[in-house]
Amino acid sequence: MGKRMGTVSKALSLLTYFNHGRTEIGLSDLTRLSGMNKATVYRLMSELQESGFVEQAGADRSYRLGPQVLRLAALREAAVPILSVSRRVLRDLSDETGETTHLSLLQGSQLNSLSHAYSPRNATKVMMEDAEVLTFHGTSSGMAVLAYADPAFAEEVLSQPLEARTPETITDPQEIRAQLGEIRSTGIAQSIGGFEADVHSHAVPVFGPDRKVIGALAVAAPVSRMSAKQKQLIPEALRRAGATLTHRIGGSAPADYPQDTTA
Amino acid sequence: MGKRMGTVSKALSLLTYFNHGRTEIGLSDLTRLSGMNKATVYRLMSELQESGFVEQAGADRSYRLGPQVLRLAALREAAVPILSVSRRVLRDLSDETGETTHLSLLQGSQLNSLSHAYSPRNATKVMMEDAEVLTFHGTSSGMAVLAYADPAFAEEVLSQPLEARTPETITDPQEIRAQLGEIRSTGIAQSIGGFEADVHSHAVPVFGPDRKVIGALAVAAPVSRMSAKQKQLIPEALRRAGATLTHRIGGSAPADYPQDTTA
DNA sequence: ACCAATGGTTCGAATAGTGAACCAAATGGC
DNA sequence: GCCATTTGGTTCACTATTCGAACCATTGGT
Repeated sequence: MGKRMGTVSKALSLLTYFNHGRTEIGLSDLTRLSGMNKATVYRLMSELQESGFVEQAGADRSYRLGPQVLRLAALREAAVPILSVSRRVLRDLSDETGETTHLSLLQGSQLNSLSHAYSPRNATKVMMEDAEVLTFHGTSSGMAVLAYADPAFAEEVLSQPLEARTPETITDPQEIRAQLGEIRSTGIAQSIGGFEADVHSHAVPVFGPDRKVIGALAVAAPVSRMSAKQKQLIPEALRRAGATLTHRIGGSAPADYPQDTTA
Repeated sequence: MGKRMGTVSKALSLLTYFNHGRTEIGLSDLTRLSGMNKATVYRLMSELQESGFVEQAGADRSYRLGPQVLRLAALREAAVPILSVSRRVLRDLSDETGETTHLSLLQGSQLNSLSHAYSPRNATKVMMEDAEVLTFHGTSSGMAVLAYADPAFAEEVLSQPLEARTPETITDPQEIRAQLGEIRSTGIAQSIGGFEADVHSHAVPVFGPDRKVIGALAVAAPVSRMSAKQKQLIPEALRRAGATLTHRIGGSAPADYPQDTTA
């Protein structure tokens, strides 16, 4: 927090010290965490409290987030449905990579492709349909979601018969479990010809506000166009786009997700 | 906003101008709405934008709520899971009554509808929006809250001009005071066509850990469907649901609240 | 070409924020 | 029972920050 900031930014920065492990913070703790003067912190918190952004818990007088944030969140949701947000991210990602991109969301126990974007750069491209059901095994999006989903859910999916859409589809549960571990360590999934022949796709998970995976963002390219250069560019751009989308919809990645080191 | 307020309160008060009818507001509009100087509004909004509380939409540069509010709402839920707890209660209550149910919470001096559930049983149903502002007079939820709120607060509400949303809305303060007394003796409020025509709604107060009213739980049905049987079933189910919700969030009703005798 | 909007910027005057020091009330050793 | 430390909360002289009238630069309508 080395920068010069106005009073409002200072006040709001106090809210950043709340997280899943620290839902209540006392005045003295906040003073230490923020490095500001105690009187300043007190006054700022008093104002935040008047506006309902924080409230004081009963026992000690430590602060926690107030009910007002719920109202704002409901309005944000009404103003910015995830899909419209994702469209811009998808278009930018398509422009950057020159390939087809799509977003899929976990709805119930089914993964649906819900939005996509094409790049005008290349005449040949991977075609997509919205509301297409994706299998978990054999698609990069499905694997990305599975890698970060509730382990019980993943096991349930793997316990069912796994259909091979193409000769390349991997259907051995043991091999898939191994791949999921690998995805968890890199934060990105890929599949070569697992769903459609000749398609090389990459995918990253998208997380919601509760840090749970809600879907996946993917880039699908013809294998013939996957040059060495593309093999580097696409994962990079995809990672960035995934982080952007997760952030724009108010989500945050779980602590164990491989974070972007260059902020 | 005639009161003296610090910079932070001013900035946050700008956020109150967002609602369902106005999810995006331009600089000039905000200046007019708030009555502040344009330069002031601009600077405050710039700071809110830096913190991610608002963002500027693409086309014109009008502002809308930013993704940061979703993160805070998720944390608030982690600390005080009212919404997630209420969702289950609402769903059960909708299933039991066959009607639309909703929860509203008192935020500052404003009552906001924050969560709702529909019943699949009937094709016609009362529709709801989250984050809608409810009037105290003319809604069963508002009356339920007012009946158990600080008397000084109730009087302040009644001293202000009471708008009639429908021809059925009761706007006479004296008559409202009489109704509040009645609500206190029965523990349940009802309104027929006071907010939306042809809607018969019942509401019970919800209490926090300090025994103060924090909001209301309501059932809204089309008047045409309010048979004698429903007129008995709904209040019963609502009372039970209200007690359950108050209990689940760690609250307790004040001593003078008409308690469920059959525990 | 004009006018009336819009978003954005400037700068001296005035207000609002700052922080060291200070309370009173809980805690916690011992 | 006592001293020491910690807590949340408050004061007040100093000054940095915010305020607001007036200003620009664009845009869109006629």
